[in-house]
Amino acid sequence: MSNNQFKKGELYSFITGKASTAIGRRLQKNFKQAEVEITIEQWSVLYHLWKEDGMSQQQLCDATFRDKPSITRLVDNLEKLKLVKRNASKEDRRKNLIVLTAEGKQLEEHCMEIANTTLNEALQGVTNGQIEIAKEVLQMVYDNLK
Amino acid sequence: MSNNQFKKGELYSFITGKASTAIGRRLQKNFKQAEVEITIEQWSVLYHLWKEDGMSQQQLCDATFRDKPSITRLVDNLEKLKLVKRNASKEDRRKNLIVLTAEGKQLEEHCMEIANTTLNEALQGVTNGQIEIAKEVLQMVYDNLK
DNA sequence: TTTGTTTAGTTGCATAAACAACTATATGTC
DNA sequence: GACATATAGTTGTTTATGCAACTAAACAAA
Repeated sequence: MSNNQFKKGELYSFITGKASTAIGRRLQKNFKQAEVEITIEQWSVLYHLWKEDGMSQQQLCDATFRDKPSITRLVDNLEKLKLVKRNASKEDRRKNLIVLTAEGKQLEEHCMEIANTTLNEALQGVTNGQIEIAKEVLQMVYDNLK
Repeated sequence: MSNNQFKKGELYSFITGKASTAIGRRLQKNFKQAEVEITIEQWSVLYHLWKEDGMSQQQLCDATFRDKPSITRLVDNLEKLKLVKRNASKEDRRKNLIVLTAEGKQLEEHCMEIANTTLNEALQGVTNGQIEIAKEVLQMVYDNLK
């Protein structure tokens, strides 16, 4: 099965994901402009903790599509910034439960606003129908490779 | 203008580009399996040199959406692997022209095969029409943020 | 020719990713 | 209980990114 719908050059940008790279950079820039001093990778961890506080590191791995060492170090850095704390689980002493500090909780509203703004900037002129299809395609790609 | 078409969680994966991350990882895995010992970032530079040999580093920056330090170091590593060589330009002594070695040229066919295979794996079950729209959306996102 | 500005590339630093090797705890089986 | 195995997390190494500061060459204006 040949993908003749992919001309040279298009293959490249589809594989390297220039659009999502651009969104990530813009989000980082918008954080900086708003004097929110976190990286987009740190944001991606906080994002899931805001939805469900006290996740284990393994759960954060699954949620953020990262491996364990990556999460170990992201949590290290978030701890240094005093945005989260590692709490040893009482049921299972292997587990660290990652909980937000007051400071970490406080960031949520502002950050989510910036993320939504960024997405609106990215999607200007794109119709809801197009977005629906793009989301479907990206989900199928992800499922195909899982 | 609010993007109510993005529910929580979808926003996250759109911004973080989990699909393109997955494609990149699969490409890397497929390179490794085929005993092609390069990173996908190195591949992304070679890809453009295969299309046009002798590009300057600045041209590679534009083609790959990377900044100058990134290209400096990618070219450093490609030189170590003896896949490319820096040639000082005679017209403009500030410029390095990056040229493929015999070994670098030789990789093209095999690598492009692997890249195409990877893309076919990723796009299984996705129709040409859907791909067209997804490409359009990603291009619009990129243009909006450029 | 001198001076200022732009362009091309490099270096230093902090953060992050992928992989392998490791420790410690939990669990399943005999 | 003893042993093997699976799970949770950490550490070391290499590669890569983004930003700021830098050098060197080219160009433009006076």
